[in-house]
Amino acid sequence: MENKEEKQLVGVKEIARRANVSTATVDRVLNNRSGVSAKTKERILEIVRELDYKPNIMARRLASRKTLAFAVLIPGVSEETGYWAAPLNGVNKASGELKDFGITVDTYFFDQNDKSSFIANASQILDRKYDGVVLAPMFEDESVAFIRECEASGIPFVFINSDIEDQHNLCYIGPDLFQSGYLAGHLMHYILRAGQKALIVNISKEMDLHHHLLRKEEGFRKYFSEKKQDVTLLKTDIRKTDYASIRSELHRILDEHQVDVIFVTNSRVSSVARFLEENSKTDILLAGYDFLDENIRFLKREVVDFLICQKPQEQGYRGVMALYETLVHQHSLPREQFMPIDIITKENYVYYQN
Amino acid sequence: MENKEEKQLVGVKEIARRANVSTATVDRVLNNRSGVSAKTKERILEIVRELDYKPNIMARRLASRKTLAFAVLIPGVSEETGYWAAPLNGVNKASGELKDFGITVDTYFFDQNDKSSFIANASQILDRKYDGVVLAPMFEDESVAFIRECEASGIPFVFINSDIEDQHNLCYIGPDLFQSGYLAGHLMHYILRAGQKALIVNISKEMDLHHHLLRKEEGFRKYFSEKKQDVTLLKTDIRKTDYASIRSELHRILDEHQVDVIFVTNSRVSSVARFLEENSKTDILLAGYDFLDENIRFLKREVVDFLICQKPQEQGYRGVMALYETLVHQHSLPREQFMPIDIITKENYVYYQN
DNA sequence: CTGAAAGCGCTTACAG
DNA sequence: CTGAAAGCGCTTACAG
Repeated sequence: MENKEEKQLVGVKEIARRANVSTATVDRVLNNRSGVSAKTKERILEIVRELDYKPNIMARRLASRKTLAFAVLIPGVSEETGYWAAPLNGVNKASGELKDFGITVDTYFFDQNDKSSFIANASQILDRKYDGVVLAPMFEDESVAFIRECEASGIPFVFINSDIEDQHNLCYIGPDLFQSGYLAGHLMHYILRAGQKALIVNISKEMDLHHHLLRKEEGFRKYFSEKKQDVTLLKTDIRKTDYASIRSELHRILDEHQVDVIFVTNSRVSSVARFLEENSKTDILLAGYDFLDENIRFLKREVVDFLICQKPQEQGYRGVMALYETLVHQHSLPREQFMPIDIITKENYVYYQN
Repeated sequence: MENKEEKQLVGVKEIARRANVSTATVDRVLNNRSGVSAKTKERILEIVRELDYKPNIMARRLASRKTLAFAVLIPGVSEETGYWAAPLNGVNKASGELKDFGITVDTYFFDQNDKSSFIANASQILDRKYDGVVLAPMFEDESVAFIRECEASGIPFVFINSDIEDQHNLCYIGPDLFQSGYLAGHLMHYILRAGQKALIVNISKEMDLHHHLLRKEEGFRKYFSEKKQDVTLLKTDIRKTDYASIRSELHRILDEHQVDVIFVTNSRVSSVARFLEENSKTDILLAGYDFLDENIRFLKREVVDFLICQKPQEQGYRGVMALYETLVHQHSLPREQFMPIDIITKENYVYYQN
């Protein structure tokens, strides 16, 4: 009872009463605005501590006419890949939740095959003076140029989906590429016997994106070099993404070698699945990345055995939320937030969230 | 610009102005309280629609001195199993987020091996007239008796972790047991060759809990009956949970049969792992359930190969949130919310969230 | 059935 | 450096 009453009273008013000042002054201290004598400030802070005062966040946002605007810069959904629909979803979800709190989120899309579209969007964002930015820094040089400008303007930014090291980003939210490749190695080793062959397939046009695939390949190789050296690892880099190119390369390599498992280092696994199906080679174990419709289709038909997925939706959601937590609640966040490495199979995909 | 200004104005005041009534009357309609003439009500509703008015949830909760209290009834963390620490975590997380919104959450713990403790806690909850209840309805009869009373008092309730069919629960949030067993079958079949043997191990004392294990076993069996009939499935029910009992039973069965994989249908997999390790049988593929410290320890040492986990923390979190969504936001929720079936390995456990 | 007034806990000009 | 007053958008008694 005592406790309850005490709780009721703890607010700026009570603090003001105890400190013998007005609520305006308490407010100044609480929000650490200037214009309060050191003595008064200390007195108030002391009372705050004593009372273990926690501001009512709702009253705060209600009263404050302040409004924040965030910008999100990510690839658009292309017909080539639906991947970015998921992060966008997450961004929209966060945006919906934050609307009531006076925060707006604008999204800008660039073309993964066109650096200039990244640059154009970035410069628009700079013009509009946002309070925070979430971006997928796929193009390294262009991204660095952009965030230099952000820093100059004091605009905080967070990276999602891919990272650039040693930058002043608030945090990175995305996959640990190496580790996911390593996991794929583990999953596949169960089926491989001595002397059998595994094929690694990297499919991508853009050099910047190709780097990512190589990290996964490294992880995959690492597993076998550590745990199972009696299998042969083959690899192919396919630098064109149309099906005809993929088909001819797979033909070439699979005619030459008897392969038992195939690891595709990105969402392009559906093209490989199509090839295997068309050529009645579905007995080959096939694994790849991402919860996309076309991939799930092949998973259902048991052409694809596993998909690895790293919560793309959550990356978008958390990216926006990271800005919110930092700017509104002054929380500090871990610099690196690696997503879980989820394994999707025919049996669990219906329940996958994200 | 136009738009913005319009947005600014939309509030109870503007609605009241347009409808030529006071804000109190608008409030009555908005919250569907009685005491408004049908005509006035319709007029106001019309304006609300026209303006696409959305109430400011923060102002609402600030002004309303109303406060809700939820009760959560789950097993306590015992030395036998740390499983319930996770749902409790989720409950606490939700509770923290909702505190600002004037919602308190009280948690009651019962003993999984003692039905009377369930009954005692349930009756306390009933006495205290909560606005909503989250419970793990492990003991079917006792749970049904309890929720009958809740219904009589008009208290909504949600089930987590296990379900009782055909009740008037708001929703069920938890695993699909059958499907997780089926998935385990899939994971293990990769390694099994014709003529090899898989052993299913069910370890539990309480009959009510044993049912759950049997559902998982059914799923597991189903996989093999559909996809791989050339392996032999052995099984054992161990109805004592101390290590000595488990050891002697495993000794018996493994001496008799040459087993290649073992599927433990709950978190007791660590006891089996201990046995395998002590008896140098770690070459047997071992899978079980739940992200618990003791299980992870064996996962790291590669004694356990896979753990299946169904986001226990999220079950607690969502259970509480389900009440909040329903009671505060009047959202309606899907009756069944199955958790994802996560596969935990040595490679991805560090990133597992939940 | 309806309204005027006060209040939720905080912030914002404005005045001194 | 400080305070009185008004206000954020809603709800709550109270009076009629």
